Amino acid sequence: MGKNVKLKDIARELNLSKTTVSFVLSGIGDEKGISKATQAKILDYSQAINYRPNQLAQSLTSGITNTIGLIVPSIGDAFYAKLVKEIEKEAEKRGYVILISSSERDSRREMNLIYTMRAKQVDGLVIAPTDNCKKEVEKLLEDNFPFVLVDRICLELDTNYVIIDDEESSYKLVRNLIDKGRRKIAFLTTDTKGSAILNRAKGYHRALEDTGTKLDRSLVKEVPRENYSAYTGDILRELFENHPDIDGFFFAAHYLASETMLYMYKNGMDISSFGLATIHDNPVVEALAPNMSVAKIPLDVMAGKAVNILWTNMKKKGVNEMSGTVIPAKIVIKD
Amino acid sequence: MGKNVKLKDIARELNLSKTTVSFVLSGIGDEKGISKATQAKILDYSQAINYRPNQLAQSLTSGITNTIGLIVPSIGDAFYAKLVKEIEKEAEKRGYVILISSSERDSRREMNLIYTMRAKQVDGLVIAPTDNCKKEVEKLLEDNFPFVLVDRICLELDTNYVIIDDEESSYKLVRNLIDKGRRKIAFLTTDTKGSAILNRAKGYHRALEDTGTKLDRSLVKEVPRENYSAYTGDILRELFENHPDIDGFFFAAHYLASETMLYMYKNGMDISSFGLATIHDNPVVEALAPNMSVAKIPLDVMAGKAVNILWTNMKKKGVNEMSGTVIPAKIVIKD
DNA sequence: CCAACTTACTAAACCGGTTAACTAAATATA
DNA sequence: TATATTTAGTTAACCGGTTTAGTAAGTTGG
Repeated sequence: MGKNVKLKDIARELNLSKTTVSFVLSGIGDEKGISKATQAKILDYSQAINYRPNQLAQSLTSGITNTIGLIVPSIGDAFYAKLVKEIEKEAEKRGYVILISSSERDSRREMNLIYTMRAKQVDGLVIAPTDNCKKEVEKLLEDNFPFVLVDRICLELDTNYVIIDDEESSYKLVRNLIDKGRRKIAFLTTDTKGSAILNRAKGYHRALEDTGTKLDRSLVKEVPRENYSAYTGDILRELFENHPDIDGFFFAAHYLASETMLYMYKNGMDISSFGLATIHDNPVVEALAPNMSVAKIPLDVMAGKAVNILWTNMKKKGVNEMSGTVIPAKIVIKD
Repeated sequence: MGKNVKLKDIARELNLSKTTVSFVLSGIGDEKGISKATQAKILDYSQAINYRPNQLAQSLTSGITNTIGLIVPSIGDAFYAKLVKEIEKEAEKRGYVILISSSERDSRREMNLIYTMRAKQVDGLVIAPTDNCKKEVEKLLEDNFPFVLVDRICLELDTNYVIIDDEESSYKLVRNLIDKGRRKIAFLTTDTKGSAILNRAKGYHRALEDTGTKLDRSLVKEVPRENYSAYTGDILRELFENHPDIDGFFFAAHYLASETMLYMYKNGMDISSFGLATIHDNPVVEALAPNMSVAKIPLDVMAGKAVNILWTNMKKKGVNEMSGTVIPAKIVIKD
């Protein structure tokens, strides 16, 4: 790589001072009273040698890196990949670039990532937090560092966040199944204890209560989040054995829905005979279960709001007023 | 945010010089002859006030940011999301963090991204290049900047790269279909002209030639990459109308395979009656077409090799010997 | 008892930019 | 003609670390 040209080199070459060159290249040449002739000379030469300012040096003085840190549970997951894409898009609009990492749902890792990113002086953080996020997020609050949580929140803490109305959406979906005459609705959820999952369970419970349907705990199954694919088969088999008359399913997550659809498809079951509903879907669900009602998480809206909140927080360096935003999921009822 | 503690603050507080503090915190206290007592004092105090060195400043002097730039066509795409995940994993092993951006298959954007990332002083770049990558990649070569291409290469340029054996894999897949007695094998590809796509077409052609099968141009369909989903239906309809006796398909990309499977499934066609093969698959293909042969792209291997090549390139700052690696896709034949 | 050597640090330059404060020369004003 | 103002720059400090070269005080050897 070698000889990257610096401001000093340009200055020496043109018999000018670093200051003059810096003024011109920063676009404040007129303002600083640099003659048109000199400006042209500087611009031409910089162009010719393909000068590229070192942003590290610039950031060191300005205190701004134009970089946002983004931490998600797993970038390999199609859902988070879409979220990342939208956040990248929004960030780019405002001139930010994204430093990304996966927490792998491990709060220790999450803490380290936050540390690393802050060391790299990111201007702000967007985090889809782990279940045990309290400690590291608390530190961000203490330091009054700009950040916003997305998709899930950190219980007990007053932070910026953008999430969907998990409980309400779940309520509506389950309520709809019951209203359509379904009586034995199984609930597949995960063993994680994040805010989103907990609220989805609440929605399920409330819909049962409101309709006077008795909660049958044996219809509620917690699939281990790690390696869920390996467990779903056995869990479903057991479920169908104990309850051959199940007539509906509510899924707390898209991957549980698709796993179940695959199971039914492979076992020759009639998917269309069930009342089905899920929080967010995926291509497999769309393909196999046109009759699945869905609460679609509007990732573009979520990303837009999140980056916006973060942006205002980064601008006013003063006190942070926390802004919690709950956006409605897009409910699509199918029959 | 406010009062980030600096080296100077620690030095003042402990009545020591910046130098001493820096030595100790860099772990070279012994080497530099700083007394144990002083070292302990510095370490304790830094810990207590939660000192966090500013990596911008460190990088400015060292010339190293421990950051890798990663540019993919689209991070929202499940395939690239997986690739990103693997690259992140490999990078992390070596202490690197990832700056990510999507080129959106636009070489202008790609050029700007490369510029931005170099301005931010990334130590190296991993790029899944656009079809028109020549200009920007040439500049990287000129500047002897460390980078490696993945998934696709830049035609006519001698660079580092890691790709799969597109032609050979395609050949094997198509050859297998023919050997199993398929005679009218349609080829669905895209209108893009990247290296991967071109080589997959070559494989298809060569398999036909070697088996004395006549190439029927009307069996080859280029689906527009942008908004492919909107076009596939019409293209397939036309294909089946003109060739009711099609008995096989070879897909140049997983999304073409899944779109076609969805079409067949929705139209009640018997998927199992066709001979099917694709380069890489996805969950929908797996679900609907257990009889589809696949050349799986080993993203973990690809990422591992790529980061490794990049890493050695970043270490030896000298001349770059370009290392092109072609890894075999994992061929899975199904019936 | 003085030179030589250790020990335990420090001053200042540097990385590559930005910026506040200053100046020399040219022109305008009184 | 002497002074004020404008024009077109420059000097040097700074951002927050690292690093080279150096030094003061204490210890050892002859």
